Amino acid sequence: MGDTKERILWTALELFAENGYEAVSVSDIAGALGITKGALYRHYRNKRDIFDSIVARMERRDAAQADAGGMPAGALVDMPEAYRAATVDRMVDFAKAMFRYWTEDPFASAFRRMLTLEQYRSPEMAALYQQYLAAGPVGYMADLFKSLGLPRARARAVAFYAPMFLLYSVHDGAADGSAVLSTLDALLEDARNQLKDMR
Amino acid sequence: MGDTKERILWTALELFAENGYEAVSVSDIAGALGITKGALYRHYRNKRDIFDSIVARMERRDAAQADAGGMPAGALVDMPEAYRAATVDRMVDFAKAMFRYWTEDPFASAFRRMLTLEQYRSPEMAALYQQYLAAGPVGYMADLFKSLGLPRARARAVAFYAPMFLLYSVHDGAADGSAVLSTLDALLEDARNQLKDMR
DNA sequence: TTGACAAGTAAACGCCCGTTTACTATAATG
DNA sequence: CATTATAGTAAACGGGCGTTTACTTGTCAA
Repeated sequence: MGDTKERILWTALELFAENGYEAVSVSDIAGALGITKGALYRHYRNKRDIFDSIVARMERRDAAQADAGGMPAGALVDMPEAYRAATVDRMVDFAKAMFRYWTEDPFASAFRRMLTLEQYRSPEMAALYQQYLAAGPVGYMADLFKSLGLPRARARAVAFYAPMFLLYSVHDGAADGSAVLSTLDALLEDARNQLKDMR
Repeated sequence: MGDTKERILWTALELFAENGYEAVSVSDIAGALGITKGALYRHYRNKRDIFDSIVARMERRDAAQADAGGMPAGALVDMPEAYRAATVDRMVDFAKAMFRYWTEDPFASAFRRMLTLEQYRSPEMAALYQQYLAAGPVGYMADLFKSLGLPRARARAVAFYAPMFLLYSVHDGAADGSAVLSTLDALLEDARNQLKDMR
């Protein structure tokens, strides 16, 4: 059955997210699953293979989510004025969904924390971290603001995305996650009104 | 001489900041300094002792900096209107100095990255991370906004601090740090004007 | 000049690492 | 029913881990 292979992936991800790749031993993973490490090597070539499989899985998930709920992928230039408000609404809703995804979805949450711990270890990890969580979202939103014809698109994108990014960390350290969520809600509603009232 | 002990501290900090505590071996630290690990144990009781010394050092530095350039430590309630503008100015300047400190000061920058990598490993590390970089600064700035009599102090604090926090990460992954700094400058000037024009 | 001490080396300690090997059940297939 | 594959165990492999030990320098005060 492919079930054990899947359980190894999830268990390893959880341990990597808490301790970092190097700090987690193959015995730790096997032990948490109640199997021996020999059994683990029936399913994965080596320890690195588990990590790579996690990253590949996230890439598949991300592609699926982008297709599904996603935002327009660009080329909103010369968009009719009438649609601007609708686009702003979609941006704000998308941002809320994005926050819940990275904090509440078990895989995405653990993956985010894992990347956070690995971001300085190699250029590859740095690129992944930036792409998923830092410069990537900022650039994406800057493109959106630019396509809406707004000036200072990059600064606006930073101001829009930054609270989400900060609240990821606050959420991780908070006993009550719902308070964090309502803080974000208030800020995003501010942004929604601000962007709509803009000429 | 206490020079070797000091060099061990800095080298270990740099390695911890890049790879995380567990991923760095005592041999790595000694090797980077061109000494044997036996020599290292003349200066520190064990590996953990090096880490603890780094944290203690940061605590001393932080206390010193807070005394020196710092902001008023609270109790600004019923502050005369005339001083509000001055306080806002000091807040913005303080924020800029804070950002430069955590990105450009070698010790603070490395310490910030090290904490980022260790934040999920124990409640103690989580508390340190929150205190220095996440909930701590937010709470501090929320108190300031509250003492200025502004409503929605916490949301305001998040909006004010979040860009700095995001740009720490963008800065870490950026080839050109000065572009990041000018983005932050623009945002903080916005905040300065916005806060001053507020009734 | 001698003795004490501080700083460093080299090697060994036991332990755990990631990985491989030999072997054992279990279950599906011809 | 015999066979073949799958999933697992237990033990061993070489190597690196954090730490300790025994020994060698250099420095400097008595």
